Amino acid sequence: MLESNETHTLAPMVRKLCTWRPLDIADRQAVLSLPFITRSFSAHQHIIREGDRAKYSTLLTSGFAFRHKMAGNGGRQIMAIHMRGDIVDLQNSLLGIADHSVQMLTAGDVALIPIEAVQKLAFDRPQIGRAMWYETLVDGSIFREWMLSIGRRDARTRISHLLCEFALRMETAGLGTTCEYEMPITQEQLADAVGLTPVHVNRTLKALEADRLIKRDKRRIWITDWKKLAGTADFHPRYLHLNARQTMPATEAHNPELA
Amino acid sequence: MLESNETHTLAPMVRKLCTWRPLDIADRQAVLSLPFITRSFSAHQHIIREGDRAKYSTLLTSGFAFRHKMAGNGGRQIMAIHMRGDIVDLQNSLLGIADHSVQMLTAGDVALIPIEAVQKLAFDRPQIGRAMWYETLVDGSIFREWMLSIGRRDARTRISHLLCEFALRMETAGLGTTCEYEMPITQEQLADAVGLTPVHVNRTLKALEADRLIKRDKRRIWITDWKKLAGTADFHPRYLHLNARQTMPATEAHNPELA
DNA sequence: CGCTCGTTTGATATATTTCAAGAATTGTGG
DNA sequence: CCACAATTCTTGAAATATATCAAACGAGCG
Repeated sequence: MLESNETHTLAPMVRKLCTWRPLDIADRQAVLSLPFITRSFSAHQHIIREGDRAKYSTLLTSGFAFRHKMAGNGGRQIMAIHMRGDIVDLQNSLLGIADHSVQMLTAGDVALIPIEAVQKLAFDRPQIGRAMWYETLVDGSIFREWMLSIGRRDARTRISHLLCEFALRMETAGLGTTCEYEMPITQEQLADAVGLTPVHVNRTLKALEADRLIKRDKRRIWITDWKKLAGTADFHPRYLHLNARQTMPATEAHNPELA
Repeated sequence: MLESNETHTLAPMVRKLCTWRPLDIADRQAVLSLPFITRSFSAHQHIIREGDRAKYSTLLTSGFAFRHKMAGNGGRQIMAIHMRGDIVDLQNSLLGIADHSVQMLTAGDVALIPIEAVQKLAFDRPQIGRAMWYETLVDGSIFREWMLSIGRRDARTRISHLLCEFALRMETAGLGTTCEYEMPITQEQLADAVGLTPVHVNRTLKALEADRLIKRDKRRIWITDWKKLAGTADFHPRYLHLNARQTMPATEAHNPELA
């Protein structure tokens, strides 16, 4: 029955948690035994809105999503962009009432896991709880880096930085490489992520392209000169804490299902 | 021996954790039994620097501290301001290597608790672990609100917002009231917290004062019109998750030591 | 094919920064 | 406790990065 694990809906969650802490078979099986329902969302659909009481933790199994808050003046700040395998709503579901909204970027599928089950699992199985805690901590670390970008870096640096971060995360998630990937995001959304205007994002993107740091075609990005881009981006990936990752679970290091 | 608890060095930590989750006597005793060393810091001294490996979790027992990151262009972004009772370095100590620096704002005292002891406690005692997790989650929620401010609100709104937040946190920590408190921070530091220039912070502060929303004398702030200030600040304290707080521990609700 | 949404571009406006210098406050050594 | 040094605060004038407004262009889609 372990064979079926790699196609299990919750397999990406196991994979994700294993990147933070080694999980033994029992732990992994426990994750896979979590109750859940699947649901498809269309692009732009809300998974949860600020102010709602969270009932589920949401595992993104395909597509992209983002988290955001709205300001009273109508401005929107995007705080995170999520891809397949991300547990999109751990914060809201643990804190109870949502302090930000989660919305689909593209169409996609999610697995909804009742928060009681998630919490029980986290506290029954310390390694799992620890991995989940880690996940939320890394999340916080990324927020801090974004704050630094938005608060103290100019437009060109900010945008390059996001491009670098996304490249690395896409590669880590197996959805692209560090030199080519698809950014499923409009320039308006990009603007809301970096705290700029769509117009200015457009100009900056074109400048980056003119300077041959990147190439673009539709939403596809090529990073033609990683070193130079990372340089102008002031990009130092320590904040992603990728070094802490375990490439393999502690036991059964050679089990192919998680390779 | 419970009498002595309120003067115990780690008592503020118990108090803090109890605000997030009810802790029974055994849990509270376990916290107080944590090994620690005390240390005094002078103003501006670093508690930990970005890139260091964290050895201790740091409980601030007096004074103020802040967390920050530096950008390659020399810019600094302050990500959090901490007061007595805050556990200043839970993130760094759980993630291992520090992705940001922690520095004293004023002179003050801290208790340094070896991270192994903190982690053991968190996983031996689920309620404590949960409270600590909560603490880091609320931390993240505050980051998100700051991101929104820095990315999408103008100078006046940003600064008012910080003033409101600080007022509420100071009151919660018993260090001031919602209408009067001491902000132990220079305008330059304030600028680095809100992503502006010291000059502009100064002008904005004066404008706020001219409009009779606040009064200032040295570092002391009076909020003369909370409603109006909160209005211009776009301040909605949900993100502080204060509603989740337990005012009393579950057992012994009348035990004076935690009142 | 026409519509809608996203991108691109230009011209103009403005919030915020930068630079600079004087006033006030705080810290410090004698 | 004073006097000098060092920050911190304040204010003005000029510069600039980014926003705003507006319009044309292109691509995907029913």
